[in-house]
Amino acid sequence: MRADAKRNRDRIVEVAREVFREHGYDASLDEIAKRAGVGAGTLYRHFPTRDALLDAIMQSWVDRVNEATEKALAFEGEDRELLIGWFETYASLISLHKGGPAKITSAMGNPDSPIVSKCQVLTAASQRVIDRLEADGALRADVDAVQVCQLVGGVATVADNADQPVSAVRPLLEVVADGMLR
Amino acid sequence: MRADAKRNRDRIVEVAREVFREHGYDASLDEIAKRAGVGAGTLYRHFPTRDALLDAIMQSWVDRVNEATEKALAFEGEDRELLIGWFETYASLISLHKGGPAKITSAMGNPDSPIVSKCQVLTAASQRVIDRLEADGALRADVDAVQVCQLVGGVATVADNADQPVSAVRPLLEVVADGMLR
DNA sequence: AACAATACGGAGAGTGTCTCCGTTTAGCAA
DNA sequence: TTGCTAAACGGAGACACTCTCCGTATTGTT
Repeated sequence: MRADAKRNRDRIVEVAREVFREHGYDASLDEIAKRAGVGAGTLYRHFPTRDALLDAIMQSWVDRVNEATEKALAFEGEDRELLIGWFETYASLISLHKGGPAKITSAMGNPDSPIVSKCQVLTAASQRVIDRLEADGALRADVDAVQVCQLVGGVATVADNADQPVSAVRPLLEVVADGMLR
Repeated sequence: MRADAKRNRDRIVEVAREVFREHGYDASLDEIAKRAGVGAGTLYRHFPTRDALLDAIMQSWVDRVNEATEKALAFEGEDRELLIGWFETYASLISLHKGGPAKITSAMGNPDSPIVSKCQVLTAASQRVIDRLEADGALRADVDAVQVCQLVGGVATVADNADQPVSAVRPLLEVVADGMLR
């Protein structure tokens, strides 16, 4: 990749992260191009779809997911606390911007989604938490990580839609946790 | 209201119901106007916002909700079955069109929403189901009808986003039910 | 039949998406 | 350095959608 191309690409991602957080996932792409000081053509050449741009933005986010997972696994205390804590963390992680939870959760089941690799990072993280609880014999029955992600994603979507912080839906997360625990 | 006005209004609602089901909640309003054989101005005079149009469409839907509620309350059998059955019914009812579950669920918490009266119909229905279970002493703790609606709405959103029927998310509804039951 | 009052409809302004293609630039080879 | 070519740029413009404004048409009343 030519040096100028890389420069522009990086700049677009940086600006897009900002604009998405500011105006939500529906922000104008031309606006992003303008703010990044490039033509619309340049933006669309690098990122043919809105999702491709989102995928690029989420690249750095992967590290944060893994970090949060380690922290959750290191938790010492009640299983219920661990699970609910992880749910809150998860919900926060997918609340990148307005519309983020819905976006990510809907991509979760769809193998054709352009952000599928990011979803896998999330399911893998949840799987590790579930495995730990399973080892403790704390879970009710076979629990599927993807489904748990979708469920918690659904709750996060509720909070996002209502312009509320994740903490506002803690009671819902508790219900989900109680439904999973023995 | 003048006769021609009523005629046009009715026709718009009828066409909109069809188009929303066909193309989802984001369907073009100009397209609806065209199909209804009226000018864009006429559509916007009757329904200043997309939500106002949705509200009109949902008018007849209220009857179906009440009908379904009676049926659920008349159910004789396990409490768990009753609850899960109601969840499935609920999820189906809000899956009016692509984007419906998210739309309705996000309106649920927001008192300024133009479809708030329709949401109240839904929460009232859920409240009746919850009251019945509470009377049986089947519920775990104080359960808020609005929160339950949001939670089930979140699950329905998952199915909707993944282009799946409500039946595909039954396991998630079971988790939610188990989280609520004693 | 005449006349308000009411409603109609579509042109057009504003905004966003996405493509096409003439122009510019980076990077390499002589 | 210079010259060359492949790669990349950028913005004009076609297309789509939303929503308003206002001249025109229809209704129903007197």
